[in-house]
Amino acid sequence: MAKDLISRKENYSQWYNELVMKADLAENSDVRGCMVIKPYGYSIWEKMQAALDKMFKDTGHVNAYFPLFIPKSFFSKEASHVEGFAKECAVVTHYRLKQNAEGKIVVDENAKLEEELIVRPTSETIIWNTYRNWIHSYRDLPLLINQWANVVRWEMRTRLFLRTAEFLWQEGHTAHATKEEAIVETRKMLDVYAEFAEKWLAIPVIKGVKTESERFAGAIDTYCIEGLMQDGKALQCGTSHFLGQNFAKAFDVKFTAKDGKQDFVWATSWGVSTRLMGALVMAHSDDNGLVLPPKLAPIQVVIVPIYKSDEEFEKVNNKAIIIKNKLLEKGISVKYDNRDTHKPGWKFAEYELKGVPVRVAIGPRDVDNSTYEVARRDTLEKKIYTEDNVIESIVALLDDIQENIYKKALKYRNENIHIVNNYDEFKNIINSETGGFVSAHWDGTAETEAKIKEETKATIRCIPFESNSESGVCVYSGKPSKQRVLFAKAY
RNA sequence: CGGGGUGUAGCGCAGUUGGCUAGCGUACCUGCUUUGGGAGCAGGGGGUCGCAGGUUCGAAUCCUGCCACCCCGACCA
Repeated sequence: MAKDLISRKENYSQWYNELVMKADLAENSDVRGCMVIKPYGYSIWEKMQAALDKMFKDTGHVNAYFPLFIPKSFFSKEASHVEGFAKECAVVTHYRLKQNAEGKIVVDENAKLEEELIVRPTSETIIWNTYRNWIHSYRDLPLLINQWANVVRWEMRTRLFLRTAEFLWQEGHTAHATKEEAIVETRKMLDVYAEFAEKWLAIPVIKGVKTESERFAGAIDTYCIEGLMQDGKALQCGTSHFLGQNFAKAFDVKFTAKDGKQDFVWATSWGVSTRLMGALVMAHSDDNGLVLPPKLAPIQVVIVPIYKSDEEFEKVNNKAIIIKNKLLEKGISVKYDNRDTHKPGWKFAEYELKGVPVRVAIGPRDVDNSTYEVARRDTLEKKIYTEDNVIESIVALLDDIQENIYKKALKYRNENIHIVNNYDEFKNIINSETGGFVSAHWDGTAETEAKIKEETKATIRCIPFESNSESGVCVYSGKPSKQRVLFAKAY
């Protein structure tokens, strides 16, 4: 079998790479560090976009678009922000090419830009520079804007979806009259992300706050949702930042309040990226290929006809078209694969690899018996349904698959949060093959955090919102601690 | 940016002690037989052997330089 995958157990990261490519989600392009998102993969991203976009609109946000290029000077206005991104910025220095004496295309050195342009790694600076002109009064607030865009971060080592030089994302940027309102917004959008992760991606996530060293460059606080992949490594699935008045001060964005006093506005920003595609693959898929949650699957049901003769095809085809139309009427996305260039067995394997949640096979026997063979991708179970219940059964099955893969991921996640009370236990878990989260006491210092990272490669993924404060002693330093935090090796 | 490795058909590889027409699997095209879990047989197309120089009667093979990509580290969503 040509498309056989390596198993997860044998080599997890190779399994991931092969799967992304063989399932036609994306491939490496000839541009170093940049991927091509293929139609099947992009279709999943579009479904994610549609769901998120609706959630943003439902919470009062509107979309806009800001420039790809940012004047270099904008970056230097917020000190920690520039420090955070300086090392991975692509810079545009010239605006023209020319042919040299040998006829080769070269950069025209006479066309040097007076001020270099940075390809946005994130848009805070251009957006706050623009907001200065839009915000004058408390009546202009809150300003709740989202942008769907590409960004560039010049990465040394890249992996499809997880880390590429260019990626797609959305970034929300909001302005508020009060600190409290901005913090509420930051939390609200984190909740939107968590709901999206759990209801759509079917990935359970832990909400929490980042430590100072893991915080977004320029933020007062960074909130995050953390998911656990099947190899026991954590993946940040979304972040939401409370920016305080940092950017308002850097870009002089002031408003006049009801009482006539001037003040800087309070800001948030929040984003999720095509990295979620990687999360989706790594959270659910198996050694046979992708397992997609029905809510995000480009094709929810595939119908495969089985026949020998033209007469058999005729009968099978009629039956297939009828059920296809009935499923379409229920709002289900259906593909009827009646190509005669591939055999049924080939199609079965292909759609399993591509994670199509439900497969309906119709052959001569089904025509004779008024039945359908229905297979579900998550468990690979096959069942025979009859004419009178097949449609309702498939509708219910899609919901069941969505629910089932979430529950499976939740069970796995919960079984892999390990509460530890000393450093030996800590290292045992972190270094074990199964990995997972370690819930441990930490003394709150960046020094301890750095030492642990150096010695174990584990980082503090977040300080969970929901962990009850409980005093103890730091697993590393033995100093007093007020709360357990979550450690893990991470992507 | 440090350490290691690899460049030969779309993809995966063999050939590399200098030798004649560059090969295998897969994918692709044609035909026939097939079709309830990645079909079989027969025929066919596809290569400036990473690039540039050099040695030689003769270079994928030896020498020199360059380039690209991959893996392992440091940085990161």
